[in-house]
Amino acid sequence: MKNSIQHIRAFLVVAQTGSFAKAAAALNLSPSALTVQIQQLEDWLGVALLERSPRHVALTSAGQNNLLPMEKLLLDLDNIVSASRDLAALRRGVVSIAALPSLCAGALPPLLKDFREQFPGIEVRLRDVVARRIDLLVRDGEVDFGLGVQARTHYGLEFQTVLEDRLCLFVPADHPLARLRTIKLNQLTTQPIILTGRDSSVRELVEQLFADASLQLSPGLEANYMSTVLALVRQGLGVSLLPESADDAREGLVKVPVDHPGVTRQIGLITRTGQTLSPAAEQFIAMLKDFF
Amino acid sequence: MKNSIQHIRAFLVVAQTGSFAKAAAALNLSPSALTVQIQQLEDWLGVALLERSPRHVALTSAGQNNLLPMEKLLLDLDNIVSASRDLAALRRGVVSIAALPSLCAGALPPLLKDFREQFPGIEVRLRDVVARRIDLLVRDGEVDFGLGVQARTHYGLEFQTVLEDRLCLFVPADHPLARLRTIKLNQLTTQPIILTGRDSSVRELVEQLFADASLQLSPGLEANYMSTVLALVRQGLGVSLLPESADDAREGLVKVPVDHPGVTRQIGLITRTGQTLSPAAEQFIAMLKDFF
DNA sequence: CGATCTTACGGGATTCGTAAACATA
DNA sequence: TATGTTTACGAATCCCGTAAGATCG
Repeated sequence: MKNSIQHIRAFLVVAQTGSFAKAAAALNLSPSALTVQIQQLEDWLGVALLERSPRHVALTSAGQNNLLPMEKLLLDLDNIVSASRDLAALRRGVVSIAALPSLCAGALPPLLKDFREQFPGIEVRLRDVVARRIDLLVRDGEVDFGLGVQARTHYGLEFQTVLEDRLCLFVPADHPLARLRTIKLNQLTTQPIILTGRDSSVRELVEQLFADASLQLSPGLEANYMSTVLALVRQGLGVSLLPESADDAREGLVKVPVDHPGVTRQIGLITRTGQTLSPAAEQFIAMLKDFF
Repeated sequence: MKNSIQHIRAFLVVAQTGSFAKAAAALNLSPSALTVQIQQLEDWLGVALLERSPRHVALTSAGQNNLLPMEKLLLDLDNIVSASRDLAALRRGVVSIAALPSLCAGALPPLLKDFREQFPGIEVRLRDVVARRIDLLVRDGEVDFGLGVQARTHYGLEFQTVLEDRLCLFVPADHPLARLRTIKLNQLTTQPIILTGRDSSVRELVEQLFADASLQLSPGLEANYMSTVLALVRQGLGVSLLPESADDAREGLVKVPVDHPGVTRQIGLITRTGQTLSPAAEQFIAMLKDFF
């Protein structure tokens, strides 16, 4: 028995209209085709559903028993279909993202706002985690995609640059270095530098740069949250090297671009290879690329 | 989109087996046909359900969303089908009968017992009503069929004789008439006859017979229930003319056949023309005919 | 007799299976 | 390179619609 749904729908329409002819018209079918469909359905179920006579079509007891369950069945099917269509049409859905804390605090919120306004039915779950964990979350499928630095070579991860972030020196406005257009790395060896947490990608990059250039790094204070670091800088407790986008637009701070090879980081999309993203995630990525 | 059920079933099997090849084998299909079916389903829903790669088949988020609802859908469908099959196979069902009180009290109970033993899943609803109401109940579809005397000429009613019931005189064992082999109607003109209720078909028949033969009927007591009539007779309060089958097998009574044209009543099946009976009702009728 | 459901049969679309191409680990 | 999925195409099937037949009011 094939095509059961169409058969059930046919039966329901006949039951509603009380006539094969009207039902056939409603279904855009010839009466004969309808007859055959009902017969096939009855053969399949093993019972007669309808009483036929040229003047009257009525339900048998079996037909009455089946009427409500079959209606419910088609309703359930419709719900499944429309739920899927909603996902496809971006009326509903979930986008799950793992992103660097600097992005979550800096560049992402405006984009999120746009996205939520344009697609209010789509829920966005944002997880701010350090670079290493982004790779794991993406690999394990716990998020749709990641936003971070070039992924480590875990098999199955793809990277696609979205924006470049350069390292800047953050100093208090009244600091001697605040007036410089750019600054070189070796001008910072004597400055107490406030560092981000040990796991952070920024920390890694900064230490890497100093090591590569064989320069001494004078470690100052250390804080996990970038906003804490900025507050410490603002209070004159030191200077800090942070992504350009970490600027939280409050006064009292000056941002000086660092002039050194390798201070620009590729920030981009981390996905699993072969991963077909949900329509909602696709759309988010499209807006993301458009945004930068 | 046609044939949705088969498509959904295909999707579920692929999801379970995690492989197109295995699923195709399980569905007795070639892998290519399966591929097409899944593609059609995805086109219909507007979303991808599966992540394909030669080494791995996994569900997309849309696929995961649909998995449980679709499983439930097929389960519901199976329930509908097996419920109908149960009806057809006489494992379940309802037979609703309207029958004359005399039948309900006399001939029917043994048949009912047999039927219930053979088809324990089928519920039998028996309504004992006077002949006139049987016709109405059958006509209005409130019972599957009736058991009574020849139906009145309400359009749409069919009658089919099942057994003949002849009128007998019921007298106390010590009554003078008790020794007769048969009795003629004119021997009863002086006897006080205990009558059944005014609506009953037996009462009608008795009065008709006396009237047709231009004989005087000496009315005695009157009771609605046949068992009451018999009890009155047994107490010597009169004699009564009742169907042969009214014999309740208790002692103290003698049954004398009446010798008169027209004392035999055709008792039979009353159905609506064109009425397709439920399998359970069909079976009951078959047993009924077999029984007599 | 008329309206309606059913059966019979030819044309057309859909679907299936085989074989080759493609992709991934 | 080998396994498993997808595409292409010929063949079979199934389904629909037209027309004639049957049936009930």
